[in-house]
Amino acid sequence: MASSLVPETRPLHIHHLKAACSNCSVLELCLPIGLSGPEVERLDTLIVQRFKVKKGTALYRTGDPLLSLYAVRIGSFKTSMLSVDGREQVTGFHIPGEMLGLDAISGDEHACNAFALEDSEVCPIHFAQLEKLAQSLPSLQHNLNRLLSREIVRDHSMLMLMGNMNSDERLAAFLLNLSQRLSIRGYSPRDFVLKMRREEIGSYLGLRLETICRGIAHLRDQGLVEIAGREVKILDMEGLKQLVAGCQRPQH
Amino acid sequence: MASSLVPETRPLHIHHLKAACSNCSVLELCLPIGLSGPEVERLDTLIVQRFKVKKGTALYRTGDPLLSLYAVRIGSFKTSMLSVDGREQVTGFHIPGEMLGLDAISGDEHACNAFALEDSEVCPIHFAQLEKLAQSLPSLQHNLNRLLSREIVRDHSMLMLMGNMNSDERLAAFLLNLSQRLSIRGYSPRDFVLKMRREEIGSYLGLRLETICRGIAHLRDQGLVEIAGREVKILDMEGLKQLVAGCQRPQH
DNA sequence: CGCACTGTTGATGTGCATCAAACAGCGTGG
DNA sequence: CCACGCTGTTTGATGCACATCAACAGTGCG
Repeated sequence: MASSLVPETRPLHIHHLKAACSNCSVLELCLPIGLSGPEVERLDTLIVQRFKVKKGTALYRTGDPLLSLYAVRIGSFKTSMLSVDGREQVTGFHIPGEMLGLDAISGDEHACNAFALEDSEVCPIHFAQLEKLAQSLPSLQHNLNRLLSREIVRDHSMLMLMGNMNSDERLAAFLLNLSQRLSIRGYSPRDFVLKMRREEIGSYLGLRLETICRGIAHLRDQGLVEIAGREVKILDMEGLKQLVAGCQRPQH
Repeated sequence: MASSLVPETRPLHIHHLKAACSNCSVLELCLPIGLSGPEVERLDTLIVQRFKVKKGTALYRTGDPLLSLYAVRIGSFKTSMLSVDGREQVTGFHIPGEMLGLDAISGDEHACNAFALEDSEVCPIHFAQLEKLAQSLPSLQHNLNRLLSREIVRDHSMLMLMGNMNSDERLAAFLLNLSQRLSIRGYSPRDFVLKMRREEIGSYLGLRLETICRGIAHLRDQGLVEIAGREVKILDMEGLKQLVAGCQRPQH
């Protein structure tokens, strides 16, 4: 996922960075989908200052007031909730083009923590101004509605995974999902790097880190993947898909 | 939840039913929260015809095109997803004042099934028209955003439950959650009726029906509840809360 | 009244958690 | 340079919570 996620055809020159959707490399994956040129320019005005988040630091924490939503531009994040007695539940991993902070809208404060898994960069989108702008840009409003709804669908799939899949199936589903999302971004669906620890994958999938390790060993024994540390190589995409085929929702 | 959910002070005369938010008994719990009188009247125009759904029948099914969102007016529903090999995952239970169909917005078609758990009644809200109206009613748009976001927060809490709680804690959390939602609607948080089967509770909580039965027995043995069939009486609300206190998110 | 559905309880099995130990990678400092 | 500690990963041994299988009781509907 690392720096390899920045398309090489569009090298990053820090001094050229402008906080603008119109020159963003994840333009077609983010809020502006389907907006016209002039419309995107109006959206641009909301983004005061794109900024960096160092690996391991929080973009926001539970209880922080909702100022902005954040589009991941470079890098990756995990979102997590902490229980009273200190257990962490990872609720999602986010790669470039994906939005962070949607769960803060309901209560005007963030309902989870967001940590950078590597040195990353986000576009803050001032929420009050976004709502205002959306009034005059129906397709922007529609995009926001869809974004929120997509998160709900995604969460329901996770509930299905937690309720019905065994550990190997969960791991396979996790790898396939990540592979697909990377693929959309234009990167190899077969070779990628996990930016999170085994423990974080485990929390996300409702398993212990040891179980993740054993799951990896099982998939390797079946010749489906090759995983060394955090380097993933998918050898048999179809085999992986078959493993989870039965326990997933029918493909519309 | 049954018929006891209809306030006795407001008896239901079928021939007086008008499809109107302004005379709806769940007005303050639904989309119109915080809208002014004239604004609610404009929302009213979207609701063509309130209608009934018989127990056990589907309000909509996976793949149905998104025409309307539905506000539950009377009765209760379960939403569920079906896997390829036929396993059901219940993703939610919905009582009056709660909205159905939010997961359909992302793909213009419903992503789950919604079944009536008892004879029920819903207000269909034509979605395309709702989006249109929301353009000129900022507070309506804001309500919709919050509604969507609240569903995301709720789902994240469920993921935490699935990832971190044991069977008794899950059951206690389920009962407390239902109790609170009934309480908001003005009904006793201590005495209510489960409209769903043990198997459906189990699916929702990621457990088997037998485990639900045993969990009920455990809670009863501890003197926390009295459950006979589907009749629930909560004897020790604080005790129940302590049971789940440690494994939940800190209360903002 | 009878039959299908739903709920309860017991006996047994198993998948994953837990506990434990060893190893690899990596930065720090002697 | 290597020794050292720290973090993360892997693998093995054991235990337990929940699933599974099974038998039966209660409920309600045609």
